[in-house]
Amino acid sequence: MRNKRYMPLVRALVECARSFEQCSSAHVRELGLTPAQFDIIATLGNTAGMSCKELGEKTLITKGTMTGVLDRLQAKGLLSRHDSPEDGRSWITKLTVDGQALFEEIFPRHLAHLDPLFINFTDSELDNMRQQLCRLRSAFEAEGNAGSKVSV
Amino acid sequence: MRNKRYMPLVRALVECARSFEQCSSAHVRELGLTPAQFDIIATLGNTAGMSCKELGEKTLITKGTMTGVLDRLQAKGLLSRHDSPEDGRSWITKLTVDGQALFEEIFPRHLAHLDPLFINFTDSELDNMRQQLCRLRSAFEAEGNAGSKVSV
DNA sequence: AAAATTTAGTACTAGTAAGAACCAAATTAC
DNA sequence: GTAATTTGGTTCTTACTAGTACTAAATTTT
Repeated sequence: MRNKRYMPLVRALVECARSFEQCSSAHVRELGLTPAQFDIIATLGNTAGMSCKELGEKTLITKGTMTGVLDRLQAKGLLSRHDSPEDGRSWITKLTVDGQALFEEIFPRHLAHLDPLFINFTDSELDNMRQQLCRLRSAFEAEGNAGSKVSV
Repeated sequence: MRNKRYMPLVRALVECARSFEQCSSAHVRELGLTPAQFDIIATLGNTAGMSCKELGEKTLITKGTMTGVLDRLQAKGLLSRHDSPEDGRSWITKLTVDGQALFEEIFPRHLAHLDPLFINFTDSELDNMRQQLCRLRSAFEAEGNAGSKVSV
């Protein structure tokens, strides 16, 4: 495993992402939410609500998990579900007054917690990294979805 | 969230790592193991065995989870636990003959599955990315562990 | 318009993640 | 050398992930 030329990068990638999620989610838990729950609150904050499907696309939480996460948020009184006027299978999920209030309280605090992580990076450094990560990801997606279609 | 200068990078990082893990773990599951189980098998392969603690450090699986993962591998007959001669609290965990055979069968196949993901990247490109990710990770670790100690 | 297919969301399974409490062996303190 | 603390591993709880199967509404087909 370690003798492959790409393994050091893979390890750095996975550890870096994990380290960020650790940083972020430890703080989120202090605020009383799980990472997935925070993700939903942050996505629904300042919106008129949206469907499960839309939530799933924006948060990367799969639909099987979504039901449970929404259930728990609803049980906490932070979120409500309403019939969709357009689609009888679908719900409009939105924050309650309490949910919106919680969003307004903890969201800025969370950003304030993340800000200092990046103070030593310039905008262009961040953007360079982003571009490279996107290129890498494209390679993963191309191979993941197709058999051996490498050069899209 | 999206208006912060670092959010596009964070999103790219998390999605890239997730995309890789998706690629890797989908294939691992086809081979009949979960990602965590494969991680253990890959770590123990071609070794004389090691303690839970050591396994935890190499695989990033926490000790609470470790017990269950090892239990399931043991139940499959792939792994055995032996008293440690030096430490009465500790076990030496090692692959059985079956476990080692499985390792030798699926490990190269898994690498063969990963190889094509990286064919469009040169060694120096991979190394550049690795360095940047390490720098980023250092920033996360510094902040995660200390209060606001940024320039370690 | 009825039949076939797709799609949104839920239910259920096995396994993993993170954290707290716990036990016993090992180390350190005194 | 006994007491206090640390450490390796297990257990337990809550929540999340991935995948499959399922229900019912929507869309497409014909």
